[in-house]
Amino acid sequence: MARTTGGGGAAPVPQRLLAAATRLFAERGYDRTSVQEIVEAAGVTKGALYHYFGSKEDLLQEVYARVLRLQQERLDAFADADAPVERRLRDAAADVVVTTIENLDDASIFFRSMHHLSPEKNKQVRMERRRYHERFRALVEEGQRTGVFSTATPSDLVVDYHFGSVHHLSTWYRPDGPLGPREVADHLADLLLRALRP
Amino acid sequence: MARTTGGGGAAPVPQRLLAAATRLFAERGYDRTSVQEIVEAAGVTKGALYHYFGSKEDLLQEVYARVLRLQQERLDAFADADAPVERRLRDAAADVVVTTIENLDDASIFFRSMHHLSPEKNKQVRMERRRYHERFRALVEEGQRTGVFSTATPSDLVVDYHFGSVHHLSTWYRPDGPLGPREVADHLADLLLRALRP
DNA sequence: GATCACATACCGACTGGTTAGTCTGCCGAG
DNA sequence: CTCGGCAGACTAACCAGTCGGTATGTGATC
Repeated sequence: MARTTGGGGAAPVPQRLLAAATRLFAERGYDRTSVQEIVEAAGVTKGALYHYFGSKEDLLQEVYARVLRLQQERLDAFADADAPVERRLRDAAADVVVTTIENLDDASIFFRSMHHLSPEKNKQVRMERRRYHERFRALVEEGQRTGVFSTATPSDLVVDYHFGSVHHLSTWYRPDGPLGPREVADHLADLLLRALRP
Repeated sequence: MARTTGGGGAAPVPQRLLAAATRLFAERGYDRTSVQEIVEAAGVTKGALYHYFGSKEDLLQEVYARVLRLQQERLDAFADADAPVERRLRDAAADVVVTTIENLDDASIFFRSMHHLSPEKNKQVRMERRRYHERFRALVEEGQRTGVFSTATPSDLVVDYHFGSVHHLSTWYRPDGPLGPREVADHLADLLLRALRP
C-alpha cells in the first residue's frame, strides 16, 4: 500500500487538487471557493495543498498555464499546416471552439477570474494571450494580403470578433443542448469565413 | 447646508451609492469590494447603505436591472422602426455595441459577476436576458424567412455569435485606443451583416 | 541487517485579519 | 414630538496561510 512517489494507483495528489480546484472555481468562482473546500473535494488536507502549491492563487495560475499551453500548441499546429490560408484559418477557428467546449470549466475560469490574479501574474497571462492573438491575426492578415479575405475590417477586430464568440461559449453552451461541439465549431468557423468573404 | 431630502445639490445618496458600487465592482470585482469601501467612496456610512438597500447583493442586482432596462428599451425602439430588416438589424447590432462601450463598467460587471447573484435573482436576470435575446433573434429570423439573410446558421447561434463580440468588448476595448465606439460598432455590425449575406 | 540521519508527504489545530450585516442613538424638519 | 435619514461601534462568521507533529521511505555506516 505504498502510494508514495510516482506509483500507479489513483491520480497523484497535485493533480487531484488541480482537478478539484478547476471544478470548484468554475462552479462557484474563485473567491467563493475556500481552500478547505478544495482539499476536501480532493480528499486531502491543507497540509498537502500547501506542500505542493505556494498559495491559492498559484492553483489558479496553474489552471491558466495549462489552458494556454494547450491552445497555443494547437493553434501553432493548424497555422503551420500546409494548406491554403482559408483552410488554415477555418481549421484553427473551429478547433479553438471544440477545445473550449471540451474544457468549458477551464474556459469559464479563464474568462471570469483573470482579474483575481495579482498584477504580476496577470501580466504574464496577458503576454501569453497576446502571443496567441498575434498568431491568429497573422493568419487573417495573410489572407487579406493575398486577396482571399476582405480588408473591410481591421485584422485585430476580426480576431476579437471571433474570440468574443469563443469567450461567450461558457455562458450559453450546454452539453445537453441540441448541438455538439463539432457542429457549433463548424457554424462559428463558417460565420467567420463568411464575414471575411471579399 | 441642508443636503437632506431630494433637494437639488449633489446627487442623492442612493444614486451616489449605486455609482460608487458600479465603479468599484467593475474595478475589483464584486467579492473583492467591501461594503466599507463602497460607503467610503460614496461619502456615507453603512447605516446609509442599509437604509436604502437590503444587502450588498441588492446593490449588484440594481446595477443589472438598470442595464437591462436601458438595453431592452433601445433594442425595442430599433426593432420596431419602420425600415427593412437589414437596416433594423444593423442599427440594433451597432447600437448595443455603442451603449456597451459607453457603459463599459456596467458591462464588465454584468458579464463577470452574474454568478455572484443568488439562484433566485440569477433566474430573474436570465429571464430578462432571454427576452432580449428573443427579440434580437426574431429580427434574424425575419430576415431569414424573407430571404435577405442566409439560413446556413441557426438564428440562435447567430445571436450568440454577435453577443459574444459585445460581451468581449469589456476585455479588449480601451477608450484611449485607435477606434471610437461608433467605429467599432460599425465594424462589428458590418461583420454580422456580411456573415449573414446569402 | 540493524541503526541512524535525513527527506518527502502529509495532517489538522490554530491565528490574525477581514467582512456583511445589526443595532442603538443622534439630528433636523415638519 | 416623531420620524425619515443617517452615523458608527459592534458581532458573529469565515478564511488563507502557518506550524509543530507524524508516518514512511532511502541511503549510508558498521
